[in-house]
Amino acid sequence: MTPPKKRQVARSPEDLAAKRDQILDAAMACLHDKGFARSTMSDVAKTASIGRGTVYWHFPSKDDLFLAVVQRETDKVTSELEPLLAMPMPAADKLELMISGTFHMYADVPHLFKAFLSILTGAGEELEQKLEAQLADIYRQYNQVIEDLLEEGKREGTVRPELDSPITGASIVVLLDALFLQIHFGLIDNDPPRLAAAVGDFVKRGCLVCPPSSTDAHRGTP
Amino acid sequence: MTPPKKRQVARSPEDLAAKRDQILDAAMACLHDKGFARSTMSDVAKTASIGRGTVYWHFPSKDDLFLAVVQRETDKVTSELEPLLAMPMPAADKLELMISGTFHMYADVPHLFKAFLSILTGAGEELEQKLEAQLADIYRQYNQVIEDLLEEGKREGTVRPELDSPITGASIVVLLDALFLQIHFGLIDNDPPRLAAAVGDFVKRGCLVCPPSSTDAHRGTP
Amino acid sequence: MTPPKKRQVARSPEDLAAKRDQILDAAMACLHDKGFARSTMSDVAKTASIGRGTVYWHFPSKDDLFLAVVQRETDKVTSELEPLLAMPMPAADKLELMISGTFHMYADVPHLFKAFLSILTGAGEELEQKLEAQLADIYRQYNQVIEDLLEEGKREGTVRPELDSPITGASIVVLLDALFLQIHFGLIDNDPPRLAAAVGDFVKRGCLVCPPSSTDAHRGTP
Amino acid sequence: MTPPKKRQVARSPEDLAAKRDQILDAAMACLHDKGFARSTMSDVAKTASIGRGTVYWHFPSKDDLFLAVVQRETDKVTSELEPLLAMPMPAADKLELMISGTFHMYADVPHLFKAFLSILTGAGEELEQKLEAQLADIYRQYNQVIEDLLEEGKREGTVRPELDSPITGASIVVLLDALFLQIHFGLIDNDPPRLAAAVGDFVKRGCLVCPPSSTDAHRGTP
DNA sequence: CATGAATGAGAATTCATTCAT
DNA sequence: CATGAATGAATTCTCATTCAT
Repeated sequence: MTPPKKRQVARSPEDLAAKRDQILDAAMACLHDKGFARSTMSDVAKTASIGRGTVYWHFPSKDDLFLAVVQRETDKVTSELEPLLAMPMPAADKLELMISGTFHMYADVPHLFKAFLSILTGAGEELEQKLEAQLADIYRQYNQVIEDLLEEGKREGTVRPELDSPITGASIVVLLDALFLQIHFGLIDNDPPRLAAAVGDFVKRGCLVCPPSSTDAHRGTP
Repeated sequence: MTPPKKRQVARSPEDLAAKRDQILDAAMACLHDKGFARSTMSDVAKTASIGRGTVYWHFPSKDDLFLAVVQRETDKVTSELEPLLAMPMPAADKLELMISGTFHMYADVPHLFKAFLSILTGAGEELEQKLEAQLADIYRQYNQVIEDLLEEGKREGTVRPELDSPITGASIVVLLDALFLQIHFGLIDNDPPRLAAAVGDFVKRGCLVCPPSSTDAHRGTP
Repeated sequence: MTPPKKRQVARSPEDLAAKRDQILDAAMACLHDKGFARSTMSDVAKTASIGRGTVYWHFPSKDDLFLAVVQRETDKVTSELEPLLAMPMPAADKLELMISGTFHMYADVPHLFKAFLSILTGAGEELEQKLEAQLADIYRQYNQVIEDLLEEGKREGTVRPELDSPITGASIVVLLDALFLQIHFGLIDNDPPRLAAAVGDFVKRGCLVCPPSSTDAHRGTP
Repeated sequence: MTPPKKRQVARSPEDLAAKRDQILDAAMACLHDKGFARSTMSDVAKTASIGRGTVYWHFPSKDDLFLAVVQRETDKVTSELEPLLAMPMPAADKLELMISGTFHMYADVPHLFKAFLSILTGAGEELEQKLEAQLADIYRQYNQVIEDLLEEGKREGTVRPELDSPITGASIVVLLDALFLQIHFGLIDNDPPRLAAAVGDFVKRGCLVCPPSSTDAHRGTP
């Protein structure tokens, strides 16, 4: 992804990748500190302790640099998700694990979400479209994972069969994603066990007391 | 040193307020089109069909202008909420109404959310702090409304008494708020009736089939 | 100097002149506070407690306004000088009186000088030329007064006949004028009696001890 | 987003200093042509034949640029003064030399004075304070030099012992400094020999004929 | 006559990007 | 490959001036 342009290949591919990562780290740090619009290429260079021009050797433009940040972070998260899903375990438990896991990862997730949003809302049209496509992909992936768990749960008999899986899946995903805003604003405490328990409970059982038979979901009362 | 061309002077307080609103409308449109960072004061002026300087006559700075946008939109939403809550009606119904209502308002809400986020992530430190305070206030208000409904429901016997009201309330609020992202990305259809039904069902009954007695919320099986 | 333009003559000529003076006062105050370049017409209007547009009714432009300030202040000073010169008194005494008088007026003179300089150095080419002409006129006048006193003194036998009257006159004038800078910078105390005595002594007798016969001024020894 | 056109890169410290000087030269030229307030950074860039942004690479702001101009010019003048004062020569002769020297330097001094004044009267509060401090320092230095010469002369017996050295010193300094205004206005000719002779004579012997014994300085006649 | 809203021509400054060294 | 000086388009904001009311 970083084609050389002029002279010799002074360094090994490892060095190259290392410097690339160093720049991406710096970019991520800037993103976190000031967001996309207010982060300058100089900031990134300074943070990475390299020259301004060097950044441009590794990434052709500011847009590309930050897109690469998104890509790298996305890949990280995705690769963390896979082993979990491969575990032999009832769907309901996996769902609970994901919810619980999310809140225990909450140091990173919000940064990511905020960083991505800052690109999304601060960048030019072209980058915005690319980033939207990326974010949409991530969401699609997550939605699918949750939706699959729900479907699996239906087959297991643990999930209500009349549930609208796509929308419920999407709801759970955004809920986990966006709750960080409330935490960030100090409106709810960042207390992972309590969050996991409360959100898990809510997701599994909803608000209402059980009795009203669950088959009247889409209509009024029977 | 500066020959002008047209002129449309606001003299009465009403005219003033109208021009102010005209500028705020333009700013909101720009916010929607390009976000905060990429919206220039020239854009706003052009959109409002007035001179660059005129914007500064009504608002002392870009920050103040967009903060005023947030304020106005916020006030709008708030004032729409109040009559609903005042209606004599069971809490569970009000909750359902709010969920349903949100999705029917979904033409505006996402714009608002996106617009606010674009300011939040694109602005300088000072504005960011002011805006965070504002957004936090709105969230606090909404959280309270939902939490109160849940508590009311508990007293009515329609809401599960063991529910963690603050976190569940916050969860419902962000769920309604952030679902727009998924819609925006085209991942779920903007079909208000279906959304209202599915999300309403999810919020009320959760995912799981009922049988497991509802008192084991935070633990495993009884 | 302020030709009416549109409707009726609502006010008496006195009122007109009074408002004109009020504006000039405000302009002088602004000049004193922030200098020409940093004084805005809004500042002047605000200081005069009138509307922005009103200033333009009395003065066609910023340049004209401040030129009028200069004119008025100049006239004031000039009219104070005349009676002094008309007094029946030896030239040497008049010179001494002027020096002494200058330092006792020192609350105003420096302001004036600074104000004029701020216009001179901050204004556009056209105004600069007009102002230079005005200032040159004032200096010419003062130079002439001093030069005349020196010549008169020569005739009286109190002033050294070999003195270069024009240059000496100019020297005395700038000395009195510019000494304020040193006072302003806190380098010498604003102590009128001491200043008058010391400068008077210096002007009258110079630095050197007397003996070297005064006719060898421009050459070596006689 | 910004296609460039030419390029002339300074790499070595000498090149850097040269470019810095080139910019300072341009700034000094602008100062001379139009004064501080009317000189724009674009003017400076154009005069120096470089890009607007380059000026900002070398100087962080307009204020800093012009402050650097003052600093450089000040240092120049100061360094010219020192060798003169180190010469083994009677104080009276040094004084005469300084007076004479000033008028022969008169091509530069007035520019300097005018340039500094234009900053002083056109700049914002912060720069004004810094510049005042600088100018005060220069004046303090010059005053001290002249005052020391006078004191030295008193010890030599060539200067009148009753002279008020600080005020007389300050008077001589401002006289030399400000006389340029009169020359600039065309009120006296810029004829260095005549100026040196006439001002030298005036400074040394004052206006009056000698006889009145020199000890009655601060009073009337004995 | 008075007012203040409206206007647009700059001015200072920032920053992504290029390129000579 | 790396660097940082150079560049100019773009942005925010100011202010003299005009003119509808």
